[in-house]
This record gives sequence, structure tokens and C-alpha cells, in this order.
Amino acid sequence: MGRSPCCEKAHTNKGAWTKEEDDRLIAHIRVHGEGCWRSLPKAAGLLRCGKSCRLRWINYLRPDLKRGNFTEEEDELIIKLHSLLGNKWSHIAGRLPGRTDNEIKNYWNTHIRRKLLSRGVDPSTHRPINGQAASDITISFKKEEKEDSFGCLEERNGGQKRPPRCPDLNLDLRISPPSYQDEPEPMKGERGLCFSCTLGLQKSKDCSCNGFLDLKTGLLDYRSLEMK
DNA sequence: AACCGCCACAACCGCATGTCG
DNA sequence: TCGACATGCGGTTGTGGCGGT
Repeated sequence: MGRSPCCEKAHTNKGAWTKEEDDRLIAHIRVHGEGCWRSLPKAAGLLRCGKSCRLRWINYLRPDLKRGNFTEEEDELIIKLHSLLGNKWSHIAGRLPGRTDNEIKNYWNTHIRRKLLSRGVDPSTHRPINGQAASDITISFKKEEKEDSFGCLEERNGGQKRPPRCPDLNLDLRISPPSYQDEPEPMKGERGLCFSCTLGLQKSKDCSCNGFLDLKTGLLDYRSLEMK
């Protein structure tokens, strides 16, 4: 279907935002709130397209953004979430309060990729580059389980297998720590993890433990538990 | 001082998805 | 149900800073 351009390109500024443009955008959103991005530039007196305004606000001007370096804990959390979700930056960002998808995407491409490569891990598959079986970051689903919160398990309909509904999710992945089904009970103080928690959905209604990603800093944010 | 290459990150682009009449 | 529109998302590009030569 044909689409009109998102903005009148001939009459819009491009490139870096000026302080004045930032101030105008902030002032407008303070008064009118977020939304109506298409009409916002005109209303705010900005020669920018709506998408540009939205990006600028979401990625840099929002008051709740956490600027500055990523912590080691954030690094590891991003790696874990990426192993589960792939390049779903917005979903990953939803679990890192104060961080944006764009920020995480850039950080991944510039820092974490290199970090994983230096560990001998393929950043896209999270498997060892030398071809060995992945040791601790893989996803596996038990056949008995009916469906996870993302609806990614195989379903059986009249005994027939249906393909997973999340073809873009690497089902060869499993997140550690592994289930204890074939292992001794966890040591006192160690925790087994329910399936919700292995997906970073601690405290969801399905959580049956108090485990995974329970960072001491309380970094996790469950605003976006509902996946598309 | 000038040049070059690399890196980090801000911003853009095109497509997908959601919503509404 | 369909089309138009608004918004969101992920990949890619552009650019400024910095260090090395």
C-alpha cells in the first residue's frame, strides 16, 4: 500500500540537534505530553520530522534516562537477554530502566560484541566460536511444558506438531543455570529457577521462585512483560 | 601541525505493526 | 474488511573526537 512520506523532507532540518531545538521539544512535551509526533514539530515550531522528534525525546531528552557508562551487571544482563531475545532491543531495553533501545544497540555493537568475541563466544549465536556445544547459555524447552509466556513452544493439535510460533528465536539456546532435574538438589542458599525467571520475568504471575536476574541493585523493570 | 584510521554514538531510513474510521 | 495513518523497531549511516604517525 502506498504511503505518504512521514514529513515534508524539503523543509526539515537534519543532523545534530541544537540546544534551542531541544529546549523547544522539551517545553512542548512538558505542556502537551508525548504523542501526536506527526503534528508535534509544527506545534512546537520545529523544522524536524515527527520521527526525528520522537527519537530525540526517547533517546536523549526523557528525564528518566540514565546516562553514563553501563555497569558490569548491566553488561551481563544485556548478554543474557540477548541470548534469549536476539536483536529485540526494545524488549531488552524494557528490562533496563533508564536505558534506551538505541543506546543498548549501539553499546552491543561497539562493546559487548567485542567482549564476547574476546571470550570466544559468537555474539549472534552465543555459542563458542570453536564449535563446541554451548556450555551455559542455551535455551531449551521441556516437551511437557504447555506454553511459555511468549507462546514459543511447540503446540500439539490432534497429535500433530506445529512449528514454533517464534521462528526468529533461536531455540537451541538455553539460559543458565540449568534445571536440576538430573542433578542434586541445590545447595542451601542456592535457588532453582522457574521458567518465568529464566526468561527474566521474575515476579510475574507465573513465577514460582524468587530467582533469576535478581540483581541487588534492583535494576530490573517489568514494565514490558507483555511481549508482542 | 597535518593527515589518517578507528571508534563511539547520534541520527536517519525503510519496513512492520497497531489503530481507527 | 479494508485502507490510511501514526507509531515503533531494527539496521545502517554520518560525523565528531581521539590517538597514532
